[in-house]
Amino acid sequence: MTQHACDHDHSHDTTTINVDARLKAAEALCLASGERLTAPRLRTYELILGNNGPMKAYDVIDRFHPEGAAKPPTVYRALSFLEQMGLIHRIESLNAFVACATPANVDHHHPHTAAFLLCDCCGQSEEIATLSLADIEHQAQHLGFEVKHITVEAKGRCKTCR
Amino acid sequence: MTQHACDHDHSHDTTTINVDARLKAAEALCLASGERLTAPRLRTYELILGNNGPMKAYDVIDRFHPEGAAKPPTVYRALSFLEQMGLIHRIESLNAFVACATPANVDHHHPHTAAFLLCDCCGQSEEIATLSLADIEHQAQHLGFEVKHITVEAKGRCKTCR
DNA sequence: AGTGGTTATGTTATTAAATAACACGGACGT
DNA sequence: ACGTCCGTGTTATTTAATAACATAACCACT
Ligand SMILES: [Zn+2]
Ligand SMILES: [Zn+2]
Ligand SMILES: [Zn+2]
Ligand SMILES: [Zn+2]
Repeated sequence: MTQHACDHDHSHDTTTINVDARLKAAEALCLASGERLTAPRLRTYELILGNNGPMKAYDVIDRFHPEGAAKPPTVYRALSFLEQMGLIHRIESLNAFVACATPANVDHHHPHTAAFLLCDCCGQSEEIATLSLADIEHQAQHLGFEVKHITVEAKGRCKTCR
Repeated sequence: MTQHACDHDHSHDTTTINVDARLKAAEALCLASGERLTAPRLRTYELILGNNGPMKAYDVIDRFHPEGAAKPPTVYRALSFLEQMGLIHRIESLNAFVACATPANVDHHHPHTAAFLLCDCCGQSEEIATLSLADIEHQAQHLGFEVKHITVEAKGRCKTCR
């Protein structure tokens, strides 16, 4: 499941998430938005929340049912929904998904710009605030480009993997 | 080849590149770096330079030979090489490749941080300067994260597609 | 020239990632 | 109950990338 580019210890878990609280918050968010947090969406979100680090779509597919795997479209549709709700982020350079670090609430129900620090080594990701994307917005405006979504990805080595 | 999300005109070509000059510069760069710009690498770079906008790996594969397609590993290896040389950039969110906007020279032979404005509509990309990644570097440093490479991608609509 | 190490390529096969297309079913307003 | 919208189930296919191994070119040194 998780790929290791090296031999040393990788048993440094990410900050533990209160999964139940997140699921409840997501439910409230969807209710407030007039959207339905259906079974496959809930299950997909639950798996991503419980995963240690970014999760591949096919890992979600494999673990979806206790017995067998889910069909790809089921999961990809759920992933799209969750991303649109701002509950998860897609990590483009990894083809993977991770729960948004900011807990969902009624004020925050739109996909927001996110930046990530991605460790080559242990596979962990850290969502960080992106302060100065105003620069990009500014350059875009100058070019007449309407920005809809920005992805920022920094790859390297985390503290414990250096 | 190029996907269109809409019905209007897309015949606004990107800035024309002097392909021959770029190939010569690449050759000089490789020579200076002790690397070999072999036939498949040259051919791959030539195709990407000549393409109007970001190019998919399998489009390179299809057009590689006048008669038939190339084998995937041939092209993927060339793409990796060109990316390491800083001659092309990979656009993570598109699974595509584009020639670096900065012409190669001996001073500039390392993969550099790049940011792109990617039009949903016509598929064009614009490489822009990324001024304030210092913020990311700063946050990373605070977390003990060693940054090796940063990717920034802004998706939206270009001037002519709005 | 000959030799050995290194690097790049050719080739076959497989794996991984994502979507198309269409049928079915439940929710909901009228 | 009716039609409509939205979400799901299902099958099949497309797209993207790599594994593994054999062959060939390049280079440094003798
Ligand atoms: Zn977030
Ligand atoms: Zn790490
Ligand atoms: Zn560049
Ligand atoms: Zn456009």
